[in-house]
Amino acid sequence: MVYRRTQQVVKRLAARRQAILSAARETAAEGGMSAVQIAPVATRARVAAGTVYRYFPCKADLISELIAEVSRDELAAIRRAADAAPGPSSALAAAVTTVAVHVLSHRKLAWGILAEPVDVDVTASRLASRREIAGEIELRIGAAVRAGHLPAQDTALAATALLGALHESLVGPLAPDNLDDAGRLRDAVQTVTLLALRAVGVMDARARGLVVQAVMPARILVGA
Amino acid sequence: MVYRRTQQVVKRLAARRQAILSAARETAAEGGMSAVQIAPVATRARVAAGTVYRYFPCKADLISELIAEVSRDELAAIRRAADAAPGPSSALAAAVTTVAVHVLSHRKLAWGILAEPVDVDVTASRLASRREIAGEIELRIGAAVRAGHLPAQDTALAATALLGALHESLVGPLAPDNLDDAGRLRDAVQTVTLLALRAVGVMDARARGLVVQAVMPARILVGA
DNA sequence: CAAAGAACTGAACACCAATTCAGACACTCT
DNA sequence: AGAGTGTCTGAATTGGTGTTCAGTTCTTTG
Repeated sequence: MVYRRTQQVVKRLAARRQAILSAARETAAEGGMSAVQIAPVATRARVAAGTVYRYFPCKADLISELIAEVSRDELAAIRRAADAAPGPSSALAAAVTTVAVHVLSHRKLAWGILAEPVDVDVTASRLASRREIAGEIELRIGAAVRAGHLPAQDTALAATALLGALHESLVGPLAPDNLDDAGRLRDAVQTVTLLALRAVGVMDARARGLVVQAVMPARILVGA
Repeated sequence: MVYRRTQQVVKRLAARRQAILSAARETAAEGGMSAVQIAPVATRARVAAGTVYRYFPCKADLISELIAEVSRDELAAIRRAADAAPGPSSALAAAVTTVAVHVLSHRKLAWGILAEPVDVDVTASRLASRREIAGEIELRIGAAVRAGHLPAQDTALAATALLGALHESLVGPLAPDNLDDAGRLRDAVQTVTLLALRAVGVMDARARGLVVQAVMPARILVGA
């Protein structure tokens, strides 16, 4: 054996792997999951179709990693927003708002990650992704309950229901289609956050206050 | 032309068409949408694969009709339940409960109709189906608002969000998996109805009362 | 009953994207 | 340089399912 993987090569391999993943992500963001086919992704990543298989055993694995990656980013954003809030109720509001804004900023990608039909089986990673996000929301609901801001409840079911409400009303097939202008987008985020907060038992008046606070940070509305 | 479709034949044709649809529905209920393939459905309906194409131009049309049929039944059930309620808030509660119970009673079918990946394009009929159901819920929310029982709100968005919450928490991938025993099923229905009512602005205490009323009719819990 | 039209059958075909692999190329080390 | 190993290429293969259609069977009518 007279061959050793030099550092340079290791880096190149890692870079190429990431290039393929990024190409898949961009493709999904532009054309939805149905557009994520091996050949186009390979072209976009400037490699041949066969090369993709040196990095991912099969298409399902590629898409699973894509889902995991997006999910990781999402979770980090939620935590950042919630941790910056002054109290448990605000944290919950911030978490919900963050999900809403993210999902709206990348509708096609979100729809692809969440629910769009895919020709390979990615149930496992979708499940994991949802679990992570729902788990985080559940934590925040739990904290608000313990702080006495919310009535006792099944936090897991509540978290799942909240996510369902957000997704369906913002990226589902019945989502309003005029959410591209910033004003309407903010309205939708506010409305849906209000619904979510009331659902877990925040009083109407207080919920309205929390929503305004949560949506305030303008940076949150420029996307990312 | 010395051939005329006799009454007997017309009936047989209609029966066969319905047999194919029913076979598709049963197949979907047992194995999900992925199991709904032309060959198995044809076998189940006791016809050859080719015969299916004498009744449905293509698979997408077959599945679209299946979705429409299920959706029609669902809508009828919702209306029946809501119309039997004593007031607008009760009607809303009844409508929500009905959706929850139905969806739980036929989880695989519901998942197939709503969101399961299908290899042909059925977005249009899924959209129509959702629109019908959401429209009905929206009407009920609107009535409750006009009656002064709920704060003014975007009823369309609210209806969509409610359905999303129901679906995600009851048939989505994060749905609890122990809903087969009647007690837990009722708990889940109650919890989720409570969330839904609070989301649109019903006070916690009042919502709890409405939920109990709506879930009361025992017949609603034996399914169908 | 025979002729003509309609419906049915099921094996063969078409399609399309994931996956493979033999040959070309690149890198490492003596 | 060149032997040995790893990596890349992209055309060909594969697999699975929707769809077709030539031949068969059934139905109607004179």
